[in-house]
Amino acid sequence: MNVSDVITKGGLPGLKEKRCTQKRNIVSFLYRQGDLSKPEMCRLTNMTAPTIGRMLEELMAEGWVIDLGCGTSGGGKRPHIFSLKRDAAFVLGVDVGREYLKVALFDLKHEVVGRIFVYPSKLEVAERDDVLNDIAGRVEDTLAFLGVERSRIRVAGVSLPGLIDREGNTYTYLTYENPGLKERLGQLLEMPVFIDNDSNAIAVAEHAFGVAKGINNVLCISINECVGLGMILDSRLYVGGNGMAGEFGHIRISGLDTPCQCGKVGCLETVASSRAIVKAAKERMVKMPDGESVTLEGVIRAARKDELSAIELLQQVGEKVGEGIASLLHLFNPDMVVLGGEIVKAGDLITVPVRQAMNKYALARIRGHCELRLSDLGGDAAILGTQLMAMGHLHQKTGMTFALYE
Amino acid sequence: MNVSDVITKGGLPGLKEKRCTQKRNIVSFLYRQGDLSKPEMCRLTNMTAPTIGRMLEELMAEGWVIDLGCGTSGGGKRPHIFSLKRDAAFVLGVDVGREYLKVALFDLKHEVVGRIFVYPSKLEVAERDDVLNDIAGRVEDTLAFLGVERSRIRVAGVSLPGLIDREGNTYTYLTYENPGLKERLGQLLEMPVFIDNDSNAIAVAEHAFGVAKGINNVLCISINECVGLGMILDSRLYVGGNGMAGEFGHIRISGLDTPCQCGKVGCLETVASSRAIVKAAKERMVKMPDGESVTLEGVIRAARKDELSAIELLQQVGEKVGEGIASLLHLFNPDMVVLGGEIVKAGDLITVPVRQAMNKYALARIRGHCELRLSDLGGDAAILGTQLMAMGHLHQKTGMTFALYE
DNA sequence: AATACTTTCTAAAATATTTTACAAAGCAGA
DNA sequence: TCTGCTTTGTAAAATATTTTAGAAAGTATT
Repeated sequence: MNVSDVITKGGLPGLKEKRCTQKRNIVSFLYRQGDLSKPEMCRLTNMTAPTIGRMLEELMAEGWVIDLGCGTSGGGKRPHIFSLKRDAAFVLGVDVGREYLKVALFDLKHEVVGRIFVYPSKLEVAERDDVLNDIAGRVEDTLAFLGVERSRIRVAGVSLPGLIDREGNTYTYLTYENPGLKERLGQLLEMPVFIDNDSNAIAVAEHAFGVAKGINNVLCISINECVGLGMILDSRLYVGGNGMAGEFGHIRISGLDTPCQCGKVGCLETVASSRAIVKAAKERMVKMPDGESVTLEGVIRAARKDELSAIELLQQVGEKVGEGIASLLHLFNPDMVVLGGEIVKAGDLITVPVRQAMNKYALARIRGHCELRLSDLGGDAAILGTQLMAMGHLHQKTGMTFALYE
Repeated sequence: MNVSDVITKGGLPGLKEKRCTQKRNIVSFLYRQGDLSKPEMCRLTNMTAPTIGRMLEELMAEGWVIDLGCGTSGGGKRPHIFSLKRDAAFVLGVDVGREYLKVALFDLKHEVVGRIFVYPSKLEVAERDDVLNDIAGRVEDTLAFLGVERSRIRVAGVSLPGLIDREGNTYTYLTYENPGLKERLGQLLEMPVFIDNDSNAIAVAEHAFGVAKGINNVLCISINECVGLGMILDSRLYVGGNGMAGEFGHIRISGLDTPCQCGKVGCLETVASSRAIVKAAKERMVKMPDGESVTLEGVIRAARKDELSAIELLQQVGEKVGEGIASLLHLFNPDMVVLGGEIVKAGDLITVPVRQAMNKYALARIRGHCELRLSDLGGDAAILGTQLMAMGHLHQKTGMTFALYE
């Protein structure tokens, strides 16, 4: 049995298949939970030590797992700690944003190989075919630079803004049919590709690596050019029947009547997106710190420098966002709400009014249970999430049990 | 090994425990999926026919399972169909409503033993201790009438309106601490008791037995004296971090400014509850069909008899509910929304305006994916759901794998 | 430092499960 | 009605896993 036997499902007769599944299971736990000792694996898999031992022997012989030596004792003999061999396989992550195109290679310990490569995005300024070719070229360059052969990359995860369904069909950007974006990119990149909404990738990343690590019910709101919402419910990513859940930016907020680009009226996005904030800042003539053109970042920097009109603008935005979050609290009763995106740089200046609105509009017993946190993943949450999303999809499709998020 | 060995977890050494778990698994599948053939069980459990065969032999000897004889052929030898012995165990269901107290006994095929017993409810008119004793007395009477010994009842599920957390602690009705309602009722009823919110019980019932049978993502809205929401997401009941998710009645709807009994302003419940509808009907002097006092049922009957003011009132309620549902659609992207409660009797007169508002306020791709249906379980959804909730909790606590909803 | 206790780990024996091989029972077309 | 094909079902052989028993390597206590 070689490495790819552990990856590819089916074709094997029952017993070998079963053994393979068990081994995938172990690999999966190591991928998701990090390094583990034999007894820990026994508890996780409901198998006994001799069985686990034999599996590990095989997995080590196949180059999947390495023995890290003794760990710390829990009152007795110190256990050997086993770990995935970080370079046994790689996952490619691509985050196609409106401003930047990010490309990164991840190892089996979720770590970035080298660094995250950031390129200008053509998403909003070029034809779809050009965007695709640009992505393929950038990936090509990145892999060439890193000197990693394509054959060692198992799968690619791509995150995109806009409406995307469960199957990865796109309805806002890069809309292709027959073959869809997934197949086209797969052909260009010469590997299996999975497409996901960026808000979902962000939620997954926050839950796995960010401030929401290990929290069961988390709502991740990102405020950039659009308002996004990704949801972890009962520790699993929730995407809705169609994959389009989390359209938080287009729920109706009371007291708003501005028409939204979506065609409806009074959407949260008409006050809480960077575009809307910039527009409002211009109307109120908020002074930018260095006299440069108005941007969300500029508004935040101005507010940090005690520019009252900027502080008040952020407060008003925060109050509306908080009112929206209050509705979310009643519906989802989450353990945590994570605020992400460019707005994070505002710190207190946004969280305080948000929290205040939550207190005003949500029931005590529900708001009291919920923590409000700022993301600490910088702008890289989405691309960090793509690796987990891609592994999850690969699992569903091939039975590889790396899956954490499906 | 006897019947209760299959129920009670722990205490047994590894192998026996494992065998027990496998058998529980089979029982669980039979409970959830109904009758199954050996090959079907093989596919479901990933075990081979000889193994399944031995388990079934044991389960039949223990009185859990019966052989129903040959089923229909799928192009070859006809398989034996196996079924749970319906009276191998019973589950007690209690629905403590504001108007009625319902008690029913369920067998392992989810069927009501005899009938559902309906008594007047003391929930809103008596001291909490009196309510408890009343419940215990009614259960006593019911069981005596049915002639079923307590020892054959495995567990009781109780549904209640109001805020209830994951552990079954109550915060609106029958609030007890140390011991809580669960323990007190358990002592009175002399069996394990689990407490759940009625909206959640309804959602579970709709998903298992009602119009939402087998649908993966369902929002069940009930409109009675309060507005309730129970959610099935990815085929599992979602209750939130604290158990209090689904407070749909208290999200804010635009254009409303009536103070709500919850202390906030503009809640959906201020227009869409039976109380609010009755109040509005009085204000508009909607004529009741037989000149009786104003009730929601009266309003609906009037509307059915072409009383224009009643039709318009229902339309306005429907529009507000539909606006709320539009927000739910954006957030949850469900496959189906089920409307339940007293309002069901209004039929078209409520679904048409609701659907219209959904069309007005929700994105096409999301609303188009979602079906709107009226509940067909009558008023019995909650009590039908209690049996599944109770079995689910019992599973979590004792390892009994009857669980469908946890 | 020695003893008692805990945890980890591994061979060999005991026990389960899967595979294999084949029989039985039904369908479908000639 | 007969033949070939499919599905179901069951012993016996082959293969896995679990248990048992005991060793090894720690910690905590005396």
